[in-house]
Amino acid sequence: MTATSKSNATKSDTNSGIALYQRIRNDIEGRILSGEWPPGHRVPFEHELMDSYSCSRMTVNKVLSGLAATGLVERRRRAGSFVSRPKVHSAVLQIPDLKAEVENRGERYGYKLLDQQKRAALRVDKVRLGVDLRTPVLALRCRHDAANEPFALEDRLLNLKAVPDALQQDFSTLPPSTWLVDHVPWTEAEHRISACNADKPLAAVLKVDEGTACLVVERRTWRNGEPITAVRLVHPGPLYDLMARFTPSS
Amino acid sequence: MTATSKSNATKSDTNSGIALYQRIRNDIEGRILSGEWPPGHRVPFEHELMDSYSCSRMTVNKVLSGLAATGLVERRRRAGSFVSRPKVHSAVLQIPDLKAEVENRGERYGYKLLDQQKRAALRVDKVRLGVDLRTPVLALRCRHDAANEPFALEDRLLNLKAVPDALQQDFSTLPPSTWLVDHVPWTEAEHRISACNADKPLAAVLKVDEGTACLVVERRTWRNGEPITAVRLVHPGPLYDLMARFTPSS
DNA sequence: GTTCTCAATTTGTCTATACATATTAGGACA
DNA sequence: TGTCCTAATATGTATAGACAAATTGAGAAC
Repeated sequence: MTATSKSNATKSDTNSGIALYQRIRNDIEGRILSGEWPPGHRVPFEHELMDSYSCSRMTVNKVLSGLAATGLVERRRRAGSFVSRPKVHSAVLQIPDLKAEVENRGERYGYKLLDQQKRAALRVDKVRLGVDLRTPVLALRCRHDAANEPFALEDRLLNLKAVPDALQQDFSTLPPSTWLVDHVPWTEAEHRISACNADKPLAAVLKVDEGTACLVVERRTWRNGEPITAVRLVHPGPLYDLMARFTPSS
Repeated sequence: MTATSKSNATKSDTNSGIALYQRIRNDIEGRILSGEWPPGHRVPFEHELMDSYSCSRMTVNKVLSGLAATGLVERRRRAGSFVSRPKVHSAVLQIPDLKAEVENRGERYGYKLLDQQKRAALRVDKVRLGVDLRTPVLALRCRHDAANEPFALEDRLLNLKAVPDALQQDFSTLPPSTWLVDHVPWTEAEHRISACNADKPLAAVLKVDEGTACLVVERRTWRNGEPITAVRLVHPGPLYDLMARFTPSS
């Protein structure tokens, strides 16, 4: 029956420029995001979609698999596909290079290396970075400025065993984050975001009053389980906003 | 030649439990994430992968399309597929329901509605939520507790034009975020994360000293451009960590 | 030397089919 | 009534082939 009803349904059958796969996907996503198909609702079976769109199963399978990959639907054998009920609000957190971020705001970016120290890992480094004691590490402290005002204090620890090239770099002019983004791939990252009151030394570096609320972003990255770097960025609170934007259709 | 070399390559040919598609994907992802194939490197052509894995083009196409969808490679007709160079550190930010989050830490969750007010949108509501003046809105203030200690102050604005059902809900027992997650789909969200010093009233509600650094998470959600809700969550700084984890293989 | 055209190459999409696998509804049987 | 088995069903994975679309390289024409 499918064969007769679809006749010679080539690709350009009722083609309005976009791929059939995309049209089906847009239709289904639209119904889900509009609320027409609420969480828990059963999406039509593959064979039903085959009939409505007069196409083969592989095409609708690609659509549904794709929606399942992005988490918009859940699929269960024998049961069907169901609009998933989102358990968490998940969002894509964009953590750009600080230089790019500052310039994106249309402000002048400044950078100053405050301290650089190569050492064998101490106990605190072991805890922070997750490397063995005495592994060579590079500790960096630097300040990022926006419009000639302190914008962030960066406190970074680099695992030289994983990234020996870091020793050849001149971090007095090149921010370590910029170099890392371009040269060191990672497979896993963890972020912690919290708030703290500026103590006296921190307040001095950031040129704010003691006790000012600051936003703290800590990031650790690994490559296949091996620690790469741990960084702590402290921003004067009122100046800084982390922004995350999410569109599920991505 | 492919036909003879692959002989009867059924699905269970050298199958070690996982799908061939997954094995190919893991192999390629591994090479990219290990740095063996740096950004800009050309991934083998589909026909080359067909030969190495003795499989059909659809199978390797699914792998490469999937990698392109997650942004790990970029594909250009006639040219091939290339490892993309990541522009920003992006991470998946999990923003769970507070109740789930507290219970996930093994602490007792408590909730108290402090104030509820239905009103026609004022000018401040217009700015915060993006609705027209005099649109009906619901303003909620509530406190979330963890282990009998204040954990977050929630200050929420709901667009009743988009979510009229909210009026039927009893938010004195059901936290609005829990109800929204289950009943109201959204298509776009924006998050701002910052730090502030607790002023006197805030310090009183959260039972901390005046001036304590607090973490502020502001979220606005839309459905197809129509504002749904704007919420501001203030957490006593030392108590709260936002956690984001990222594995590109997702 | 420059421009134009055409053919080769690679990805994009789709079809029709096949068998595997998980799950469940319902019937056989105790 | 309760339990086990079986058959039906829907998804998961894979194949071989086909044509479309974009891009590029090389040769032809000027």
